[in-house]
Amino acid sequence: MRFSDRLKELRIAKNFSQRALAHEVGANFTYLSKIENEKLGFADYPSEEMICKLARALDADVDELLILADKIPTSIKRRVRERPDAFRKLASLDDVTLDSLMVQLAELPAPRKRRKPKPR
Amino acid sequence: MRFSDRLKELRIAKNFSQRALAHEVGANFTYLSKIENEKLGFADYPSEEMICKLARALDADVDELLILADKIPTSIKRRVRERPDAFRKLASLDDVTLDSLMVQLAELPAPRKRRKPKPR
DNA sequence: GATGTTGTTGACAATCAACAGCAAGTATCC
DNA sequence: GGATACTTGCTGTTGATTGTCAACAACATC
Repeated sequence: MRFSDRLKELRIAKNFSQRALAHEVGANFTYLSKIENEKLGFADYPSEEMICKLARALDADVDELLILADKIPTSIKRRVRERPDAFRKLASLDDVTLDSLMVQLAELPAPRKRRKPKPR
Repeated sequence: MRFSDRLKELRIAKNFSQRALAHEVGANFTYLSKIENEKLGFADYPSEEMICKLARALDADVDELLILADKIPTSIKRRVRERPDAFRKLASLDDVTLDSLMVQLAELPAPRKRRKPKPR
């Protein structure tokens, strides 16, 4: 599914007109139309900030929209910055190894709380 | 270590003058000077594209420089786009769990092609 | 001590991406 | 046949990134 279609879907589901949604996120309704029709002159997708605003206004999953827009979810960004070496390692894993990690994590008893971010 | 210092270090190690390196990456030498002295008017670091060019010209590790510049390494970006769900899960892990995964991965012989070993 | 090389810094210009906003259209539905 | 919602081409604005120019300091070498 494409970003444009998903956005429209979410908007319709909320019974928002383009104008109403545009007002919610402080954007121009013609800009939203261009997004939904993939008629943005330059980029393929709106900015990350705009996507976040749209997600909030639509009660949608920010990360899902970011991924559809070929951007890196902010939650992942933050964690990669905190633990760059770990994620470089994880990114180097092949699909099979990654899958086995997923299985293993799914079997983990209780989701523990994350540690405090390292100090400065 | 800061990005600016690392860049200078790499440049000196290659016996490049700022002017020579600037020519290699198609940039202006005064701009490089500003980067090395953290005198960029707005941003703290140059663009991702510029960092990639610098890394290539210096035979350096792109990802290392990107991390120093507080950006997401391209290798990680690519993998996150390929396996967004896996990385969303991984990003939600706390430091302790992440550490234990690292230990486990360090014990793995090589990127394997056979069957996964039984967990625990 | 003139000259050449390198680096530093400030002020300003150029470029481009993101978005605004208008205007004139289409489509639909009542 | 309004009223409403959407589309689209065009132009404009703003901010971030980089280019360009000019002046200057530090230093080596001749």
